[in-house]
Formats: sequence, C-alpha cells, structure tokens
Amino acid sequence: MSLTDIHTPVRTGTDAACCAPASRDAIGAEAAETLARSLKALADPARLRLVSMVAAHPDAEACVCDLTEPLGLSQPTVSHHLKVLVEAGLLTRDKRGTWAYYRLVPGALDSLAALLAAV
Amino acid sequence: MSLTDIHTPVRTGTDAACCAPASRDAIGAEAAETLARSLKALADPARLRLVSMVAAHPDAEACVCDLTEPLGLSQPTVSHHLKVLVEAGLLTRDKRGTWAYYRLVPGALDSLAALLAAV
DNA sequence: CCACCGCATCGATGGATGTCAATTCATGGG
DNA sequence: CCCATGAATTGACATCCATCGATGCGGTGG
Repeated sequence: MSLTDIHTPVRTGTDAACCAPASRDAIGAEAAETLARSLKALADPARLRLVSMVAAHPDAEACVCDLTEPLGLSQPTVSHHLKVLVEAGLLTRDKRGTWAYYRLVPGALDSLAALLAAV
Repeated sequence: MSLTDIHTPVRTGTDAACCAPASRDAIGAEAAETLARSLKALADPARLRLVSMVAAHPDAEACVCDLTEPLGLSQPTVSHHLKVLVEAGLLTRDKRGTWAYYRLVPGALDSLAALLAAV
C-alpha cells in the first residue's frame, strides 16, 4: 500500500460496538501500518536532526563526513540512521567517488505531514 | 521546550565541518528530542488507528469499549496506548460515570504536521 | 451491602531498536 | 601495487516497547 492511499473505505469494525457505530470511516489497519512505518523513521532525534541538517546544507546535499561530528554520534551509527531514512523514502543516496551525498526527496516530508493531518 | 519552539537559532556544530558550513540553521538537539517524542506517540499502527477512530466517532468522542474490539487488541493494551496519546497531548480523557471518554485535542495533529513539514 | 462492569495499573515477556567497536568494502593517490 | 580514507556492514549489547494475563479500583444497579 502506498502512502497516498490512506483513506480507503475500510470499515473499522463490526456493528456490535457498544456505544456508537462511527460517523465516518477511520483509516484501515494496513494504512495505519504504512503511515506508522514512515513516522517511525522520523521519530528519532538523531534522524530528525539528520534530515534538518541535510536540508540546511547548501544545495540541500550533505556527505556523511558533514553530519557525523555535529551530531555527536559515531560514523556507523550515522550511516545506520541515514540508511533508515533512505529506506523510508525521505532521503536519496548518491555516491560520487569517495563520498556519499544525501539529499532530501522533494515533497516527501510535506506529503507525510499532510497524511498526518488527515488521520 | 515547547513544540512551537523548534527553529530557535541553535548552531548545529563547529565551523570545522569537513565540507560546507550549512546555509541555514538546522533544528537544535532539544527541539529534535521534543519533536521526536511527539512523533513516537503516533508512530504506531494501533495509536494511529485509535486517533482516527476517535476522530471518526460522532462528536469526536469515544470510550474504551468502542475501541477495544474493532482494534483487535486487549483492553489493557488499548488503555496503555490511550495513555500514551493523552500524555503526548493528542487526546484528552474525560471520565463520566462508568465510562472514560477520549477526545482529540483540537489542532494538535495539525501543529505537529506543520512542525514536521518545517524540519 | 454486594455483585457486576468498565477501566487503569502491575508484572512478565518476547521482540524491536539505538549505539558502538571492529571489520570490510570501495575509491583514489602515491 | 599498496596504502590511506570515507563509508557500509557485522556483531554485540543494553534499553525500550508492545502485548497480554492477572489484579486493583471506582461507580452502578440490584
């Protein structure tokens, strides 16, 4: 399921609910899992700072060596967090020569925020 | 620190960064922790569904008995998730008689989404 | 006054996760 | 050809977390 497919009309339960049957449909279980996976990727101080630091760099591009020292974490840990962010579709990795450059995926943060507000 | 106080001008590191010094300021470590705490509260499928189910109910209000069965989780687990959401400032709890009614905190989701988009 | 019901809390447990040191991989320069 | 450097991977470890069953607590009705 894609992140753009959250409010599919999945009934939220049977009609045997104790008090009231819901006036509109809540998000379905799969949509919730999809959104939760994306939010989990950002629900970490180190990863939030990484995203922000990449966005703050000139050309919105940064290599690992730019990020390790200001973050105060070891290089493997930073690499790990960056991998999580790439797999979540928030960053892209571009290896040029010795260095690996990370960029924001345009619009990824905004669509995530939009989905969050629509829950 | 409050959630409305993310982009305070905290320098992200020393000037000894290896490649480029950053063209604008990234969010500070404390702001990142604050935002991460809020996002963690929502970065769970069960809690996302709970928020959505509460919002979907008539009068945007639901008691635990409304939520346990459609969610497919035990009552203690649902109570636990609701507590997390209340502590994160996303829901309010109102005990009336035998039942505990949960409501969305107006604007909480939207301001969180706005902060996310501004990272 | 007592039994029942809705909900919160407690304790335990299995699994996910953040972190680092050590290692490996890849690339470029001598 | 080998070494130096930047980055990813691996393995280990401690901690956190989602979940449940059992229990406790307050309110309602008989």
